[in-house]
This record gives sequence, C-alpha cells and structure tokens, in this order.
Amino acid sequence: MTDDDTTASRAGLKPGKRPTINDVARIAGVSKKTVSRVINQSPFVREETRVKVSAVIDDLGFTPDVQARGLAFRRSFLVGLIYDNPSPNYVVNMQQGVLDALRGSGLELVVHPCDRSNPALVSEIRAFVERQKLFGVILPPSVSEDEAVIDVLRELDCPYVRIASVSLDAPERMLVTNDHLGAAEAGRHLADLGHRRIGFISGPTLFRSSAVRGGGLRDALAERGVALDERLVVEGAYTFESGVEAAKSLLALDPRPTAIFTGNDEMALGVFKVARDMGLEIPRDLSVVGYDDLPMASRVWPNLTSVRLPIRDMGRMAAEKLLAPMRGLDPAKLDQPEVRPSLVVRDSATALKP
Amino acid sequence: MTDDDTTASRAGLKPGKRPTINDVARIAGVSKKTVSRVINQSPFVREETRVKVSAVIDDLGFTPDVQARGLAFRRSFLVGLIYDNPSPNYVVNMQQGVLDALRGSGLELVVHPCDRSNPALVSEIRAFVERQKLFGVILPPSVSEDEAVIDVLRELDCPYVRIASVSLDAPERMLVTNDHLGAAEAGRHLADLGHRRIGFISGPTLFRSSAVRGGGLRDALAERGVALDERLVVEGAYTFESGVEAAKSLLALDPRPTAIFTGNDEMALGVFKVARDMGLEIPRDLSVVGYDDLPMASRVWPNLTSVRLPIRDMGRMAAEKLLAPMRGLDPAKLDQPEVRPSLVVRDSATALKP
DNA sequence: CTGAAAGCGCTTACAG
DNA sequence: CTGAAAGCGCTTACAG
Repeated sequence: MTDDDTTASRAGLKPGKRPTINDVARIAGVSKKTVSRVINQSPFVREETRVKVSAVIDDLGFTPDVQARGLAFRRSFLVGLIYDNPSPNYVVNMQQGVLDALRGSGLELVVHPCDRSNPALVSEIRAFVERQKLFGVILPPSVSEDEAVIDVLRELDCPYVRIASVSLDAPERMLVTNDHLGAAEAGRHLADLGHRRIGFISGPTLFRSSAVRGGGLRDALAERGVALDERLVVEGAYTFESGVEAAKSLLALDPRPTAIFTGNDEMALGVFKVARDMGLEIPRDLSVVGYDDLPMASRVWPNLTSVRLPIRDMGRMAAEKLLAPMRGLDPAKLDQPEVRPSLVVRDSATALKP
Repeated sequence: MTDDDTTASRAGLKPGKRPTINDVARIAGVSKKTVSRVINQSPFVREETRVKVSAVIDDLGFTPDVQARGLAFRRSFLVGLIYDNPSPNYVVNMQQGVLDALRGSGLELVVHPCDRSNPALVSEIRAFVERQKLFGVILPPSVSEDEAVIDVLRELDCPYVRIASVSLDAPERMLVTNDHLGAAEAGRHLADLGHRRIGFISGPTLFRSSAVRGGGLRDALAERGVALDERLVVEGAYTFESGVEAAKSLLALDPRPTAIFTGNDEMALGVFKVARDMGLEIPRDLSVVGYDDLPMASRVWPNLTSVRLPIRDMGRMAAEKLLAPMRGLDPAKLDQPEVRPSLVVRDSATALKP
C-alpha cells in the first residue's frame, strides 16, 4: 500500500500536518460539532452517524488537540501528583500506580514535589494548579493532611483525591490506608513471639500515620494483655539518622527492650546499625520489625520483617477515584477493596528466649 | 487595603476570573499584540511601553494562559522525562535535577516510564510526544541509546537531550557521563590495595555503560600492570538476583577472586548475600566495590565502597541544555562542568593480606 | 515601534 | 438528532 492509498491523501490533507476536527467533519460529511459530540461520547448522536464518524477518525488516525480542547474546556488533561514523602521508593511506586490508572485515558502525569516547611508552599501549589488548570490532583501523605493546601484546591475548583491513614474528607476524595491494622499485625507478631518490653520508634508527629501506627501497636499489645510502656516510645523523623539516635536511647535503657518496632524501614536500619555497634545480634539479642517493606528489607542481613503497604495499588486506586466522574461512575461508590497493609515475616524478629 | 483598592476591581474585572491579555491591554492602553510582545520579550517594544505594560501585568498578577499560548505556538510548555532505568533512586534523583532546572521557567515535568522490550515502545512514545506537543524531552540511559526512539523525536521535530556514557549525538543534544573514569577509579583502588584476581559483574549489554565501565576497569588495571582475566567477567542484569547468580559462579572458582567490582550497587548486595551464605566475611575474605552509591550503600554492613554519579546534577544539566535556546544561549557552548563520577571509599574493600 | 485582522483547533450556547 | 455562529486566550503575518 502506497501513501496515495490512504484516506488522508485521498482527501487532500497536507502531509506532515496532523488532521484536525475540520478534516474529519469534511470527510465524514458532517459538521465539526457532530464530530465533537462523537469525541466526547455525547448520547445525542445517531448510531449510524457515530459509526461513520468513528470510522473516519480511525482511518485518519485523528486525535483531538489537547491544547485546543483544554482552551475550550478551561481545563487541561494533566493530573498532578503533589508529594512530600522523601522516600524514592514510595514516590516511584506511587507514580507507577497513578500511571497504571491513567494509561489509555489520554491524561498525563505531572510531578510536583514540595516541602511543607517552605513558607511559599501554598502559593507555589496555587500557581502550579492555576497555571496548568489541572484535571485533578493526587495527594499522598503528609501533604494530603495540609488543610491550607486543600483550601486552595477547593477555591480553584480543582478535583483532588487525598491519601491518608485517617478519613479527612468526603469518601469520593479520600483513599484511607488502614495503618492501624498494619501496626497491629506487627504488635501481635511481637507479642506472640513472647516479647513484653517492646520499644517503638515513631514517625514525626507531622505525619498522621505516626500516631495511627502507634495506636495500632498499642491496641494490639493490649489485646494480648501487654501494656506499651510509654518510656519505650521515642519520636523519630523517618530517616536513618533519626533511627540511629532513637535506637541509641532505647538500647541504653536497663533493662533494654527485647524488641523494637519502627515507623518505617529506614529507621529500622538505624536500629540495625546501633545494635551492631553495641555487639548485639539481631534477632538473637533484639527483634526488629519495620514498616514499608522497602526493596532493601530483603537485601539486608538479617532480612527485615516489615509491614507492606501496597503503594502502587494505592496510587492506582486514588487515580481511579479521580477519573471516575469522567467515566460516568460515582467515585464514592467505586468498588475498591480496602487498602490493607500486611506483615511480611522474615528473619529480624524471633521468639524471646526465656 | 481592601479589595476595592486593587487595580483589578478598579478596572472592573470579574472577580474569580483570571485576567486575560485583553484586560492587560485595555488597562495599559495598548493593543493585545503589544502585551504579547512584552510577554515574549520581543526587542521591538519601546522601553517606556514595556515598563508600563509590565507594571499592569504585575499589578493584575496576570500570567498567560498556557493552553492558549500552546495552541497558538503549536507547542506545549511541558518537558517529558522518558526513562527505563529501574532504580527508584535513580529516577527520583533525575526528576529532581530536571525540576531544579525548570523552576521559574513556567515549564512542568511530565514523567513517562517505558520498557524497551515492549514492541509498542516507539509508537507509544510517538503518541505521547505528538499529543502533548512537548516542549522537549530528556532521555537517560538506556532509552537514550535507542535510535528508533530518537528517529521519532527528530521526525516530530521535538527537541531532546540524551544522557549517555558515550557521545551519540551532537554536543547540544548530549550529556556525556564519564563512566570510564568512574570504573577506572574503582580499578585503581582495588589494584592499589594489592588485588590481582579481580572479578567483574557487568551490567547488561543493552546498556552502553556496561561496556564502558568494563573498559574503565580493564584500562586502569592494565595501567597498574594487572590483566583483567576475562574468565572473571560475568554479565549481570543490574538486579539483586542477577548479582546473586553472578557471585555464585565467580565465588565457586578455584582460586576465587579476592575482589569483585560490580556494575551497580544492587548487584553488589547480591555479592554480599552469597558471601554471607558461603561464610566469607567482607572485606576480610573478599573486597567488593559497587557503582551508583545508592543511599543503602551507607546503610548496609559493611558500608559499601561505591562509585558515585551526580545523578541530580545530570538531570539539571540536561534540562539546562534543553532550555538554553529559550534563554538565548547556545546549548553546545553551555558552560557545564564535565560529569565526573567519584569513588566513595567505605569499608567493603580492603588491602589484600599476603 | 505599534495595531487590526485572521487563525490556532476545539467547545458552549443557541437554534432548528 | 444536527449545525452555524461565537468564543476560549493567545500568536502569526501583514500593514503602517
């Protein structure tokens, strides 16, 4: 088949130029408004017309110009991901999940890292959302918990979905992760291994999940008749270094805890380091359970027992909520399974020797 | 100051609606074309006029509509990052570097992971670039080495910058990382520690950097009078698992190598695992040097000696090349320092005991 | 150095 | 169910 056989050349389209809605209309013998209706899946098009126009669209390989549509709609086809989570693994998994949901929708993903300690945070987000007239925004923790940011999105009439460990908004704008459950599993695991003196290195209080995870641990232990000693609770910052500091203070106690649960894996590795420096062997002398199940959890020695959050799935589910109205679905009633963390048992926690 | 004092309300602008070029023109008492000239920094505007118009722009907080500009320019204000590197750390650092350069430019970053083994790779990239009419694209390895992808970008007249360990394109479209140098540093380090039987676990041949790093190692050893035994060279896949397999085969040799250099850190951790399983202690019984200097290099035990690539800087420099024409600069003559990897010496490689 | 007209490729609002 | 007109907010090409 030569170029001259294509519909494009038969219709006398300029080569090298993309076909427009006018070309489709002319060739299909309808008005451009009708083509527009077909593109936008309007029900007010006769089936026969729809088929005819669709055939021309496919034949020409026509795709509507996003800028022109955006200008007319006063809305772009870009989804923003605004995040302040410092873990590369978290960020990349989240991005991939969002992209999973966006695939085939014609929407693209624009990434926007931010820093909540930056005084210009809100004005920068405002400028970003307003300039790009974003189709919608996805907010993982902790920026999802920032009401000043949310206020701006509401004011700009920008759809959003928040991901958080507690319900902060209407169901159609929330994806709640059951962090209480994940921490509870970790707590039960340690209690069932016989541990009674259990240390907890929490995340920073800026993250709602820190308190939720602490609550999950506390409740699970209580369920087993074990009280969480508040003197064994230390606040970390979700970083390796903060894990080191917290572990030093916990392991300097006498008697020291026989097990430590950390709010994330980075801090668990800080515990590993301090234990090694003190000549303690994990898990023989100290059991450790982390949270996040980073790839390195299964690379370090001993392999780290950790709570896994399905981050990629979370990204996908949040994006699906954002797209639901476009697909004629009710985002509040989306049939999404609850996001449940699960404990991945490896070698860093073991039964307490009597 | 009340709302009624603002220029916007004095001029009778509708509240809640963003000011347009027409508002600026009317208030400044010029035509919209003149405002357009000011926005686009045309030299053909009298200084007095420029100042007057700029004042109104600032006063109104006017920012041009990106969709409308995009439609008229036939080009969006989006930079695409197309990548297939599987390392989350690499990806996030690269994104941050690109964003460093984009900050303040009004451009946004659209991420596009891809898979070179996907037969639809080229058509998907074409659709992405064509639909969004990208301002430009940045390509890290290995997709930067894919000529079919580059052909499409050329055909679509989409500016791009490639990042690679060898020069594959004109200087204004290339950021070359001196991987030969990085691997050579690793090689010299091991030779200087007295190692003679040195194993090399390379990356996949699909990555040009694999061969370049091997060459750097070989040349540095030769420089020290040490020959790289080709029987001690094994191809890995840049994954932990492939590092495990490669390490098994290398450490089963008799005599086994006294040191192993790996094409990346992931594979180095595979070596750690095998050594541990075999009862070999690093660095006493085996020295290991990695490449990438992932965050976990300083978390594992012993801390991993590794070659660091300034990935974030690379992202920034590549993006600066892409933006140079917009800033009236010549991208080929940009004053960018050469990208030089550097060896970060830690504890995983030590002097060979006689 | 400045401006009135036409156009970028779509959609909304209104008719029929 | 379908269409002609006007508009989204900018820029290009042409005058002056």
